[in-house]
Amino acid sequence: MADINFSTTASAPDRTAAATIDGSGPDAGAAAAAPAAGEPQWEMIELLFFAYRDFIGDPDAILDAFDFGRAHHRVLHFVNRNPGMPVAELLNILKITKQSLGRVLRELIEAGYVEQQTGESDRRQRLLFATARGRDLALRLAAPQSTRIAAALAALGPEGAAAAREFLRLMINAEERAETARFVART
Amino acid sequence: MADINFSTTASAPDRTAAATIDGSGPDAGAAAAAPAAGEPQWEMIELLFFAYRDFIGDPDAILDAFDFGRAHHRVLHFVNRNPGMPVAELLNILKITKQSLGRVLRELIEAGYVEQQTGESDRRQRLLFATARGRDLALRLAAPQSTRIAAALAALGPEGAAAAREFLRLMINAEERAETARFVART
DNA sequence: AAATTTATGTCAGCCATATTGACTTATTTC
DNA sequence: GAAATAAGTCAATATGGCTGACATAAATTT
Repeated sequence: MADINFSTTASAPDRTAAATIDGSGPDAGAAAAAPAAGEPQWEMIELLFFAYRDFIGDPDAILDAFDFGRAHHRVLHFVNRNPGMPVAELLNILKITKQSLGRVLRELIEAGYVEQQTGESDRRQRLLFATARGRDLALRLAAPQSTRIAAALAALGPEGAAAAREFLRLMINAEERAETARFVART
Repeated sequence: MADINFSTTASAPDRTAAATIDGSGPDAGAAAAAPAAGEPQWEMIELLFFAYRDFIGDPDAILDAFDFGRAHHRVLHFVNRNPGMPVAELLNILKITKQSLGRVLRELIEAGYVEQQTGESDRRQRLLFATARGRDLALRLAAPQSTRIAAALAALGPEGAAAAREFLRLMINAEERAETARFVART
């Protein structure tokens, strides 16, 4: 799941702050008074948590039927969207170690969803490709998520949809927006 | 949850082939032509993945310093936001088993971040409360996420911010929108 | 009052995902 | 030729989650 986790840095001694949690709170707005600057964005934090929880829940039943888990989904997704991606790049996107990738990738290859090809310019590389079967599964996993997203965007209208997309883009670490955009805006 | 997941079990979809990224940049904002009805929403799927990945990455360093993990964060968050919540309700929100909750909750209680009180009307219940220390930590974990969100919303303006919030609300399973709204709009 | 159900907790074992560290094999680069 | 890089593997460990089986106390039903 997803966490509402947050994180920053530090360690820190204690704070004493206290604040509002119990009932009275800062905002109190019902539907949503916008939090004042510096106030915790409880509403958005929880909406992100619940939205993501349901979003990622969509493909689970499908994965179960294939004896795959979310890790397989992630790998298949990015390999499918980036044909010929070398292993190192996949590790970089997923931000996991190659040991972690190992089992999952092996299973996907053994089951015929992903293929490897030795790189032409650099024969040390093992370039990854989704097979026809892999593309199929990737599409199938994306289908319920796409339906969910399309319904939400349609309800918002074109301007609202653009705002939602921009919001997500701005939530990505600034340093990585350019790089992730390469993947994202590919269609 | 996250899938393009994050969390444990499920994952995300993928992109399909295509290659090359055009390089066009980062911002591009709107960018990608909206997918036709029924087409995979690759762009939004990936934006959600990256946005959530960075969003939940924020608190990890803080948690490390306390020897807590994301599971502790989730529990502390919801207990803090819902003082007096019985265990069963927490399980329902997190959608995990009581066995899974067990260790995490025990550690939070032993370390003095969460307290239990026997319910008055139903003495079988153990109502959960964040201690002053727990409220502190919850705020501290929320801080970097709130900063991230506030910056994105500020860049969008009031209308865009409202659209972003509505988008997330619409992404939640329809049957659960009402229930989650109780938590969310609480401040 | 007895029987049953509910709320919570706990023991035990297992699985999936991910980590760190050490090392190997090709292959490319210096 | 030496060093660096891309990939893969072995081993041990951590985390978070799960199922099943029980136990206890308190509320509800009968």
